[in-house]
Amino acid sequence: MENNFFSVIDRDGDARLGILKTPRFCADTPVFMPVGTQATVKGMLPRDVADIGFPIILSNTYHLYLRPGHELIRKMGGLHRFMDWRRGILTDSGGFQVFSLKDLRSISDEGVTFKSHIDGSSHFFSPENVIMFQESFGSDIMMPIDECVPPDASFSYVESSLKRTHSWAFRCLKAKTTDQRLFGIVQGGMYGDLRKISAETLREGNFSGFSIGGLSVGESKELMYDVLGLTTPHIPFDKPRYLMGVGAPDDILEAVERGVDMFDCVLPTRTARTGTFLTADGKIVIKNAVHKYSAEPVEAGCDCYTCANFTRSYLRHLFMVDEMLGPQLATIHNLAFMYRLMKNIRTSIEQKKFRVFKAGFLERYNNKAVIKQ
RNA sequence: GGGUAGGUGGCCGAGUGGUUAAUGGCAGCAGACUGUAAAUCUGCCACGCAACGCGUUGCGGUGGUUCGAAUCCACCCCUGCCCA
Repeated sequence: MENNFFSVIDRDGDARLGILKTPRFCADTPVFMPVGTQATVKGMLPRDVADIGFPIILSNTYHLYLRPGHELIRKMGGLHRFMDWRRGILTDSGGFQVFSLKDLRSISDEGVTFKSHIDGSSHFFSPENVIMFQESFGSDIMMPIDECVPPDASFSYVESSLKRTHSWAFRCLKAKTTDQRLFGIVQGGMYGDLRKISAETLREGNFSGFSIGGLSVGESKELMYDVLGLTTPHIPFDKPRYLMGVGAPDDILEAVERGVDMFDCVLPTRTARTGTFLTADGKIVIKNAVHKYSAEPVEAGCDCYTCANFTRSYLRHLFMVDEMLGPQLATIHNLAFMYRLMKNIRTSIEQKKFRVFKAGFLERYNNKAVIKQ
């Protein structure tokens, strides 16, 4: 079953152009996957997400397990049908919640015990049941449960955590009963040696792809790029590489340059909800007073519904009066921006001009143009 | 005209002798957000300045009591409600 899932079709340096294919979707890579944690990309109709062009989105096992429950989703015909998203879905396992809800969980070799952030009730996540939950969802790509360690974790802690994460990954592989794809997750904290060990250990398993976890968790960007650069060379060339939770446009460019194929991040959707628009000239905080009388679109030349129809002045107004259309229109734009970024990245790789594109993009993105009134 | 309640920083509204340039909330200004406990969180918000400190003015007005008043007293001005 591995033959058609992923293929690298072109390269420019270490940057790769590829195709990721399952019966449900076909994605050109590098690809960005919007995040829909609770079976919805917040504020977006599935139709709008599809219209922008995204072939695959992310959802989350921990959150869907708590509400509405994997049994319910299974009975409702699976996650795709439940949320009316017919393209690809990658589900995270709850590994990130091992990190983000660290005060509400405890880890043992057997698995992770969570106290629900909703009602305090106790729940146990094991490699086996996390696969079972994701099989109930019917997600196209599943993640194993893993421990995402904080950036300041010691070498010895990460070393022992890594062994557990690896054993969990192989137990997930064993527990799998469907042809849904399962990735291995490379961890190793900020230690290059451990990253290498992690990748080399996991490549022994029959994983469909490799996630890179535990980055962008509070470390500096430079460190993240360094660690990433010490990781990707050890991941099999012919398997997709997914940098979990990243990222910002500059991070994505740096990661693509280091051979990453897949990304997801809440940044475009979350910042949209708080009034920050991503543009080629950097971020725009729409509530800033300079936009009060601006009849300009958020981003000139953007073909998204928001930019095609609304002025900065109007968008600012929506945010000032706290109307829900504001976050919705902002999310549409930010996702369209991310989609366009990825498309441009792919084109530049195809034309063997990735580095030129990257340099040009970053120069413009980081040197905020004077905001036009 | 009589009675009564009240006048606090852009607005609402705490505070009724001393950690008070004055709690809160709203509005305003700015910032953050990276496998989503986020339509959330943080900072600023009298005026002036050589400004992480100093100075000035300050709780309707004017006087007064007091070591010290937004807080107590006197008079005045204004507003709401009730009765004529």
